[in-house]
Amino acid sequence: MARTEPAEDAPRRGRPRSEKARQAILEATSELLLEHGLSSISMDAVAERAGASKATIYRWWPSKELLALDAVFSEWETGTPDRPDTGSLAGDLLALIDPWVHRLAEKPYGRVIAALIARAQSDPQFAQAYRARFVEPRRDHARLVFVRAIERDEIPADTDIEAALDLLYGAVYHRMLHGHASLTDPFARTVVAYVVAGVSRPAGRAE
Amino acid sequence: MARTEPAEDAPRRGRPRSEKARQAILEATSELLLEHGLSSISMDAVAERAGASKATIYRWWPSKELLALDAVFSEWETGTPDRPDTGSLAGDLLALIDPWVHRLAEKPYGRVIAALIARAQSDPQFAQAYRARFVEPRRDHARLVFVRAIERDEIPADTDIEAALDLLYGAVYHRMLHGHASLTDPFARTVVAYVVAGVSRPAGRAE
Amino acid sequence: MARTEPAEDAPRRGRPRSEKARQAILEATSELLLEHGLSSISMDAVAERAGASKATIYRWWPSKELLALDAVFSEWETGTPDRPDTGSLAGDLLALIDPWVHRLAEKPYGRVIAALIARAQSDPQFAQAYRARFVEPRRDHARLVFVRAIERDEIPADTDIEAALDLLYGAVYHRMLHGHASLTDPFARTVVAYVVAGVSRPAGRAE
Amino acid sequence: MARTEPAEDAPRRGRPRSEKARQAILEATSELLLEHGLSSISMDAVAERAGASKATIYRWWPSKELLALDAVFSEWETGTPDRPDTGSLAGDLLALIDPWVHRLAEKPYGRVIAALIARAQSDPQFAQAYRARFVEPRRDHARLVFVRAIERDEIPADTDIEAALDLLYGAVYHRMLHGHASLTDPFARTVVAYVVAGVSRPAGRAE
DNA sequence: TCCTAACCGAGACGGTACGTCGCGTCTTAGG
DNA sequence: CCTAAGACGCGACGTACCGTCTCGGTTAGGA
Repeated sequence: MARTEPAEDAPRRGRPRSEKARQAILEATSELLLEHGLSSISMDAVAERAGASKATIYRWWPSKELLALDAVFSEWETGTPDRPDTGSLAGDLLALIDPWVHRLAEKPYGRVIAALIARAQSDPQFAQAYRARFVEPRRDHARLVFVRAIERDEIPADTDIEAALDLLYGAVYHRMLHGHASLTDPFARTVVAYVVAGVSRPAGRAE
Repeated sequence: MARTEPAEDAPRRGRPRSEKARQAILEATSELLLEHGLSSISMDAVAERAGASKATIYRWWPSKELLALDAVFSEWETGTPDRPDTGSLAGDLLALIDPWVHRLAEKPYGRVIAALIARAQSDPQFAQAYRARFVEPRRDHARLVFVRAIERDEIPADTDIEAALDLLYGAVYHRMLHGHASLTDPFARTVVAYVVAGVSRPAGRAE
Repeated sequence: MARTEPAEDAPRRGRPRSEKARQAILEATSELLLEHGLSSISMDAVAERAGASKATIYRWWPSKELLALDAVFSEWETGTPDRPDTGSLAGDLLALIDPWVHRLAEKPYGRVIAALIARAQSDPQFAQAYRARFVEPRRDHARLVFVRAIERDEIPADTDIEAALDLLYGAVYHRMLHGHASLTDPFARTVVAYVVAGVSRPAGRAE
Repeated sequence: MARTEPAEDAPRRGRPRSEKARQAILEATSELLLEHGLSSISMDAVAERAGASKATIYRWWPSKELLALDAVFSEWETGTPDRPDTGSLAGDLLALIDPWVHRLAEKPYGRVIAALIARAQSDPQFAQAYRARFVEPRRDHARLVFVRAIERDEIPADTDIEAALDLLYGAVYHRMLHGHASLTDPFARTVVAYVVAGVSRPAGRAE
């Protein structure tokens, strides 16, 4: 992803890429990332910890941030459960939010994510890569949940799903990033409850 | 602010701090910040633009981030209007959100704020300073709005105000930081409408 | 010396110069100088140790080197004995060299003197001040010794006294500064013996 | 020289040291040294003039003084002639001293040497490096000259050669560093004459 | 079985910025 | 007019990373 792949039917001569080095680099990056945060680690440190050379890292990842993106993503993906259909909007949303909340309680992903977000502000290309990995998949899942709720007439057909998604994830991100209050299960339930109520009978709408 | 002030009745010996230098540094920082973003500017550049020495900067601000905090704060404060009482929760909330949305449309505060948030993840002391300046004041205002709504029986007395605040501001921050959709006036109105509806008749509550 | 003195009959208005501060500065400089060497000490350190302000130091001494010159000189002068007339050239010269050799064995004047000499290379004005205090007085004394030796016909009347002085002091300075061999009493005696023999019956001269 | 060389049969991994950079740094240092003196030049200036980075300089030379040592040494070595055997002690000594005197008349080596000597006073390791390059080789040559003079019975076998060397070089260094008189050819001849006479028939010795 | 291309590690390179230190000057209040 | 205190602009320090570049050496497919 970080580098354009060659045509699949290309001759592929020469020594192939070392999978061992790739793994070592991603793991070293993940470890250092969770230990110290993105801004505190250096490519030199990653190279040393991975037993790789800096040239090898730069051959495959153009920047520290894109490396971090890959590293956190591969770490994150191992262990994200399915999202079952619980039959109600509130239930489905909670099933999406809950693992997220628990994951963040275990390890300090927050500071890595914040750093990625910061980088995304000034680098549209990176922003797109970030969203494609960390934002859109989740929104796609949740969007489906709202669509199902519309289909079963639980919420109005003209619901502004995008805004609803922003309320839902926005609240979670807000607590995660600003740390003014803790990200707990009860909080998640309240957020879901308010969002469901909000889209069910929006203000200014006849009952 | 970044440095503990001496006791007010202290003798005040030695050459006093230069107010001129302080202003010049804050202004130079603001300008550079909005032009290039926090991570792209250097203390050397700030010093040069301000006509000050790096030593003077470091004498009063321990890090680039705390300097940026002060700079953006003083820039932001000059020109934030009052928040009138409109008589309805929705009106009051919009009056809070609107200037915020318009401000962000003018200048790229987003990437500076994102960088500050990133720093806050790994530095609890900085996080506290950040919240004290950029988070708490706004929440205090909004909290008052909800309290007034309770007092006039517009929303239930047991409303979880903190969660409601997170829904409101979280949605705005979410769009600002992730950039998956634009931060527009209609969006702000929808967010306010959903939040008001959400807290008015929460799900699972008898009507 | 470091500053032009006012005319003796000038009105001398205002607070007079603090003799206490002057002493404290010179003593602090001497101590730091012998502890750390010229290049390792700072005006700030001298000011702090002396309990004086930097402004006061700069008011009376234009540079660190001239301050050091004054400080070492005043330290050195307290305790330089007389040079008696022993009746022979060798005896007189030894009487000049001996205290010098013993003085250098006690305290590390060498590194201060070396630093002063280094400064003198690039600053003619300083070089003159240095020579006036540390070189000429000693040469004057020794020159007198040679003149007496000529008067009593111990050495030829056409002796190149200046060159002889350079042989004598040069040898001592050489060992002091280069440290390739130690500066001992026997060495001093051998130097004096060779110099006396050298000027007594120079090569190429009929016997 | 400033850094311990690896074993000759070591695998020599990684990019080899750039000989071009090494030369450029030494030449830039030499030029700046002779133009401005050691204390007036900065590592930044050397790096800029050499087109090298400061890191590269510090990788190979631990201090400005050791760099100057290497630079002046390599500059000096290019162009130091042989020392022929003239058949007499006086002739041999003059052949040693003369090029030295003429060299110092051309370029301001004096102030660089003085600065190196100053540094040597407080840094035994540097002192040793300095002596190994600038003192011992010359003394070795001159020592040989005295030994030859003893072998041909020109001077006594019990001559204190070390002291004689100190008289000879000490006188030259003295004039060079203190500048109280100029370092001329006649002076060099007189010094040699006095030294030869001094060691030929030392005082207190039966004839 | 070689050749050659693409990989790998180690580590030196030219740069930029860091945060600190010392310089010599200045601006206060106070003797 | 002097003094202590201490902030100021400036320049250099030595270090840390950046991203790039040689090296010698390794690992494959194609000739």
